[in-house]
Amino acid sequence: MNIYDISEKAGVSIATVSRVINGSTSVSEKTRTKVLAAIDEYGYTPNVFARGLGLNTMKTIGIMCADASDPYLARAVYYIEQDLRKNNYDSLLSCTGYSHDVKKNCLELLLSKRVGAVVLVGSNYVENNDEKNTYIRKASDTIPIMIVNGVLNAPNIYSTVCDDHGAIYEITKRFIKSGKKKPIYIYSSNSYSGIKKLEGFYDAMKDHNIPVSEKNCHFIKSHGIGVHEAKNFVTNIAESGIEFDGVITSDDILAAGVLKYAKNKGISVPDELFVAGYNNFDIAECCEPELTSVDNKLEAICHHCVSTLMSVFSEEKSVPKNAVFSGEIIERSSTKFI
Amino acid sequence: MNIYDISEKAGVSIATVSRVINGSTSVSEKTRTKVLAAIDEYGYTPNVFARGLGLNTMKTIGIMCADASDPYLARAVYYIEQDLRKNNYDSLLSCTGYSHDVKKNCLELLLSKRVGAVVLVGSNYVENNDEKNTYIRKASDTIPIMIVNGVLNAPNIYSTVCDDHGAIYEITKRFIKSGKKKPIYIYSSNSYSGIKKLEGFYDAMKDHNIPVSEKNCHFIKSHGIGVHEAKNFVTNIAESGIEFDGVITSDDILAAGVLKYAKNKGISVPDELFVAGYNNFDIAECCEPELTSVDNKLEAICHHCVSTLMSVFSEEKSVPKNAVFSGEIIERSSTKFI
DNA sequence: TTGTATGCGTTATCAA
DNA sequence: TTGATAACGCATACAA
Repeated sequence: MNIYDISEKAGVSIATVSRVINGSTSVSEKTRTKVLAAIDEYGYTPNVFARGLGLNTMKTIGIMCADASDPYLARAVYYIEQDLRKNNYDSLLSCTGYSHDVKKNCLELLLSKRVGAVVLVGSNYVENNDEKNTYIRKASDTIPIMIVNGVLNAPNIYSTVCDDHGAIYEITKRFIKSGKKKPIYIYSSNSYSGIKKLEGFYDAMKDHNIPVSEKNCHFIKSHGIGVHEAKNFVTNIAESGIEFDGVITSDDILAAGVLKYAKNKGISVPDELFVAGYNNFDIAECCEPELTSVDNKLEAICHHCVSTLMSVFSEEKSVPKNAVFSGEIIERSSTKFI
Repeated sequence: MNIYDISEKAGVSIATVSRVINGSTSVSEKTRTKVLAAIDEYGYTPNVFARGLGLNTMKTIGIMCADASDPYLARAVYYIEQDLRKNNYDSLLSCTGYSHDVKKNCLELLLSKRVGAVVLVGSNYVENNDEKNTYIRKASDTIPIMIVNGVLNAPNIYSTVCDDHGAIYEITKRFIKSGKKKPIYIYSSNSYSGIKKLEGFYDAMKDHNIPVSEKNCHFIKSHGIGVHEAKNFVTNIAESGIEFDGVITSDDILAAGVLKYAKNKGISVPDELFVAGYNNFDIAECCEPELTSVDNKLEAICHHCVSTLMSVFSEEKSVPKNAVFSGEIIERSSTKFI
């Protein structure tokens, strides 16, 4: 079934059929019903390739994320896909992993598929070494690039982020104000957002005149790390002679590992040790004691990202290039803030 | 840049350019290099729409899942997308939710996008009321349908599942053998896999001459349920006077809720109460005590699903319609099996 | 080995 | 309000 068949069945030209399909107003009610009836009867669907060929777009958006099984990224992909489909766009998903070459490759692949835009989900896409971001900038010459939780300044690149710096700053401050003068920070990523969090910790410590060094900032490499690796990592820190009365982490799973460590050593949380995570996912509630964490407003961020993209498409005059949402500290029993 | 431009630059016909692009052998080495040089110089990429129009395919596979933020589904999507891309297929993702109408709608949308196949991820796509599966069967007239963790028998539908019945049967048996004569089962889904699990519990109980009734099988409605709802649910069961010395659940998050209940009531796990979950995700390790759970072999299932699809595409003679993987019980400290 | 010509199913322009 | 027809960019059957 193609447009010719329908035009024949309905006794009109293909131009008229096309008009009906695309909701043109210049079709008489009589012919419209005639055509619609034929379309309905023969179950005709326009060929998207032919349409794409003419219009040079198929209303498809590329979504790139490093790892769709990561809870944070998975949720983001979920929100974004749903919002896009509400706007009649389909989503071409690409799980790129964390290697720069693969990311670059995937973006080019998406470009070759003529997607209307690409959403980069996760702060890992923006590299500190700006030269490595060239491939993203280049892509933005062709189509808009939306970044969720990362910032890259360029004409056709739009960013929506959580104020990770502010959230970690605030949580660190509350640790200190509550009497925890020796907090340490554990993080697992040097991405844009990872750096912001680290700086938040750093600034809060500095503002309270507590010296910061490699003794209270600890980087644990690798993504998709498990609770037990995290537990061992903290155990090693403690056994290396570093003293701490609070642990702030860049991710709930790390904090869960800290709780395991505390339980194992008979350290009482929160009395002897404060623990806080980040992201506020299921895990935070499953822990014992339950975990204080930061709600990163992911849903709001994703909504904003998609609605911004739609604004870009509709060529509205002024579209915000960068948007920042504030994280919210959700206190549970792993801390007792004053 | 299109194929005409390149043919002109290279001083050959468009047919030759096409041949080079598609790796035809009947092109002299000399012309090939000439053409490749032109392609490279002008950064030409074939127009996928034009290609799709002629070939009636764009090497795109639809992936449908109810909720890409659900850990189980997210991991499945991740594995499948990666495997597909290794085979040079792109993935059109559709998060459908759990409503029948939306699912049907999404499948039709995917069909209208001329995807080469659709992968239905999650047992929730196969309904008990077989009439509701009609839309899936109908789609299979056009393209192969792959189901991950669900079974639907039809000519062009292929299923890959975990033996959920066997896994729950085995775990229930081990509860009983270990002296827990009053286990209860809590589940949250009546999907294909949900029913299989329930039957596994039922059969194990029956085989050990323990009567089964609504007193030891409890259904808690709704997806995306939290730990606290689960905890309250178990608390209600206990307070309604039902006695139990073991809880087997269809999902880790439910089991995490049971642990919260036990902790709250001062019930010792595993001494007084055995608890087991299902899926064996991060959460199982975060719990205190850590959770015995079932590894559902999701990665193997997804690999198999994609490789089966590739076999279907290559029109191999015999492709297995249904494949079953065995789950593996991972024992942790929430049980003490004998 | 290479080139010519045609079809794929739309949308859009222009004329009626 | 309608219809005829030209793009859109590629793959491929057929000819050379």
